[in-house]
Amino acid sequence: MSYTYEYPRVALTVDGVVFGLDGGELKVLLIERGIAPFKGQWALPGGFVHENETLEAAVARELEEEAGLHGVFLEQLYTFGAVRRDPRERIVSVAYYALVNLADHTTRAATDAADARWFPAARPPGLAFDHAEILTMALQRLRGKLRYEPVGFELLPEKFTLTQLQQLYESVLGVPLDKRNFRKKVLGFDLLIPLEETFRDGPHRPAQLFRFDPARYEQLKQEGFHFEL
Amino acid sequence: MSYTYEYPRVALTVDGVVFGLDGGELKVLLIERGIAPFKGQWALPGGFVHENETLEAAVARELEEEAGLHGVFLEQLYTFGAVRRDPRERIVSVAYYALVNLADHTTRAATDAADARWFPAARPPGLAFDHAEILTMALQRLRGKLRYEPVGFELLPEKFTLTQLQQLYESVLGVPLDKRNFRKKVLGFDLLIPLEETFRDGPHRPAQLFRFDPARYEQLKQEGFHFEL
DNA sequence: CCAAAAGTGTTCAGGCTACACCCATGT
DNA sequence: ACATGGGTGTAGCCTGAACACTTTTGG
Repeated sequence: MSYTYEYPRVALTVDGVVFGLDGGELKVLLIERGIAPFKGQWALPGGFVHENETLEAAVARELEEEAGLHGVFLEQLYTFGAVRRDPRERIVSVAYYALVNLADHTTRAATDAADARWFPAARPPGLAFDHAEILTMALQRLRGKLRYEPVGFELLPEKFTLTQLQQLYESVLGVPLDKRNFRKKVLGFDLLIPLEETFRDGPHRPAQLFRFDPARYEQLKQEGFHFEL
Repeated sequence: MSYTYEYPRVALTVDGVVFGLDGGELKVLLIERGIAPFKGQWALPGGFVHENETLEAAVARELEEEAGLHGVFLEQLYTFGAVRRDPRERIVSVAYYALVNLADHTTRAATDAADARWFPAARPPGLAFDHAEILTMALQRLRGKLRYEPVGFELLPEKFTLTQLQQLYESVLGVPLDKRNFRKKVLGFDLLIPLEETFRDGPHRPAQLFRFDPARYEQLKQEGFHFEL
């Protein structure tokens, strides 16, 4: 590393791909741009990184400011550095993806600036900049994560039924799963705690509610346990 | 994204974690720093991103300048943005990892600046900045990639034996593998082309040489094939 | 002929897949 | 009583793990 004290500086932004689950469909949160370029188009929430904040803090702040979201699961996705990705000048952007429980957050899109809305993640409107590419990568990553790590619970309310969990997997992965096999496997991990309560929904048998046990997961990870599907 | 035309800019660097395989041991390429801070300590090769180059181009350039490497396998690892990771000022760094075939490249470390050497990846010397953390993450990533994608060939010469391939997996993953099972599985993928040649090494039966078939891999990927181990 | 690494098959256990019916409830 | 989703077990198959000897060569 040949550091000197004069060097080029670039503008650095963060962007957040926020996923939520709405009635079994995976959604993504988009913001309507109020200014040029791409004025009036939809874009991922995001903005410039301040001098004294970490990248993750910057995304968290932007999500709070632009959509009233806080305390969500955040993970770095990829850094996009194509030279002309912003028409004005060179801007490098570090993208994160976030998982939120829509039941708790659905009401609070749009506090800042223009409009904010949830769109089907699989068929978004035309997006500003290279945000379509970012979204595509985030979707791929989410699918991968879901298979190999128990992050799906971040998209569900704290108490959920096995059917909800199965529908989550089916809609994100895009494949139907066998009910009996799914339940056998998931319960076999011993990561779900059955609650006393049940969930009443309609004219049928009420469903058992569960919650995820993160402490147990940490313990299993130590022991070399490998979550899959 | 509330872009304005005045915003903070940060210094942006790239760092490269270059892995090579030397006699069955995984090595990493380090550069001795010629200037403060951390003068005399070992660090990952890297440097500032120029205004008109992509991130990947920047790493490729630095690897060429500092170690004479070119045409290596490169993949983005993670972006490190802790506020005080550089003692002088805020510097964000996009880390990449690279896989090189040491047989072809071993002779040419150190063309630029100070010294450049290969160290055992599992027990490196003390490293400058947060480079130890970057190296650790790169190692984890390499292990993951190796299991789920056929990238190991990047570390081997174009023609290699199954024993070489197995040793690569054993030393990177850190576990012994059964010879018969390994061969059965690897050959079952139909991704290796047996060559006419054999490899003579010592007073024993010569080994069949193979080469990896990238086209075949692309084809299989289309068909929903899933490489593992 | 000896030493050294290359190469090769079978058995067994555990996990994955496929598949159909009864249960609890609300109307 | 009926409609609706919740909940459960088994049998066949396939994959992964364990395991030892013969082959080819150089010295």
